[in-house]
Amino acid sequence: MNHTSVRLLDACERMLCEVECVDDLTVRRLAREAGVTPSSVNYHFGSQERLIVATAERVYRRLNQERMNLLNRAVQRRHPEPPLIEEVIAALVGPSVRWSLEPTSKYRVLAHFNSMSQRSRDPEIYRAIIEGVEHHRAFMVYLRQLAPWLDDAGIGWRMSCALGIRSQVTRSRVRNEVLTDHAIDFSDPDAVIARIVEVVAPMFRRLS
Amino acid sequence: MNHTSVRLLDACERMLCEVECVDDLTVRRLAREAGVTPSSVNYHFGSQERLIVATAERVYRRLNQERMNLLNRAVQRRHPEPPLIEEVIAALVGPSVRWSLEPTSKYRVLAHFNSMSQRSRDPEIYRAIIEGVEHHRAFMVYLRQLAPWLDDAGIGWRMSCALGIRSQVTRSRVRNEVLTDHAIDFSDPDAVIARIVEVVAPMFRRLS
DNA sequence: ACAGGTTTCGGACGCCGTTCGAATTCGCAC
DNA sequence: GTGCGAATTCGAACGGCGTCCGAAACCTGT
Repeated sequence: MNHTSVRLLDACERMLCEVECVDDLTVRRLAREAGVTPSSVNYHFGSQERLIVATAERVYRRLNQERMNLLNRAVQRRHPEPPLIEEVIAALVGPSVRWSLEPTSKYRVLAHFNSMSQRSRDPEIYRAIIEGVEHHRAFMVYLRQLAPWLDDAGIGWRMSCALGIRSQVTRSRVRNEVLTDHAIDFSDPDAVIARIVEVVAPMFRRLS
Repeated sequence: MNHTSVRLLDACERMLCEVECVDDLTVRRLAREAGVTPSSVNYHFGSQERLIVATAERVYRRLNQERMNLLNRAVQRRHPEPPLIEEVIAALVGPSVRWSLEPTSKYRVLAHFNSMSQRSRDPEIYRAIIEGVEHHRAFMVYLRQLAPWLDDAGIGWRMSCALGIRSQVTRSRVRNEVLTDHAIDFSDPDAVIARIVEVVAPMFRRLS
């Protein structure tokens, strides 16, 4: 990995956090921030878009690492019993919620990445990340244990639901505050995670 | 409302449905499609962005109308008893799901609008629509009836969850298919709506 | 018929992402 | 140490973008 490449990745990560709108990250500004020439972006990454994808990929790896750490801790805490469903769900959605509320975290990189992936001329660039669900398979193992009465589709579907609820929280905070009449403090990560667990955990309970 | 204004709105709605990426809708192409001059956009709407917002607003009104029709039908069907929770939820999330799967519907307008609202230099333009939740209040009335053991925050929060799950379906269809190993047919609106109802309805049941 | 406001037009501006040939730097065999 | 081919960096240029603005055209009421 070239010196200039990492300078670009670092500058891109930094700028994606500072910038309010992803269109404000222009290849000229970015190059100035990195102390290189605009055409370096195309030489090393092929396009500005691919540089942003590479930047997001790096951040995603850290987020998924944190999820896996939480999951493993939840498993070990109860071993050899199966883990608590509440802790598995918190491991799945917690890091995103927490990062999205920490001003110093790199979550804005992922937020910009997500919004870009939805309006790209070339969705192919994003497929590997968007459809990369390997790290979710680890969760499925334990969720299957905890809800053996559900088939694999049922488990996967409920994970999708949990992730959808998570996205609703990280994406549309103001909207949620209006809907709940400001009775829930969506700036308190622990409260939000508890709320998510409260509605998701019952999805995995057996129907009475 | 001027002749040129409606020509622009119509052309914008048409193009937003055809276009794969919102950046492909340029003010010059749009003007050509509408048979007017590029500067007309700025004269009548202030900016290209505001024209797109106005276009989406029109489509949103139709979608919300359909939601309200379904809700009212569900209410009348059981009157004077309270409506079925399943039908209320289906009225809330159904139209979006159905539109997102109908190739001829105008749902793509809303999809593009959503992705634009997340990466705008001037979020103020979108606030009125994004935070407009008046039409949701109608649902809260009946959900409160159906789950009097929940407080208002609890009702609003569960509605947010339902909308988040709905968004996950309409936004990341391929991702969901991978997660569920293609065991669920996400191109069948009735199946999807049933799946959503299956996980959302229990959120409103009393804890045993 | 004409005056005043509204609408339309076309050209210009500054910025964008990308391309490309020339210049520079690097790595390594001799 | 020198020379040379490959890798990297640079800067100018291109076409396209959204928007602005002054002039022209078009209405409308008197």
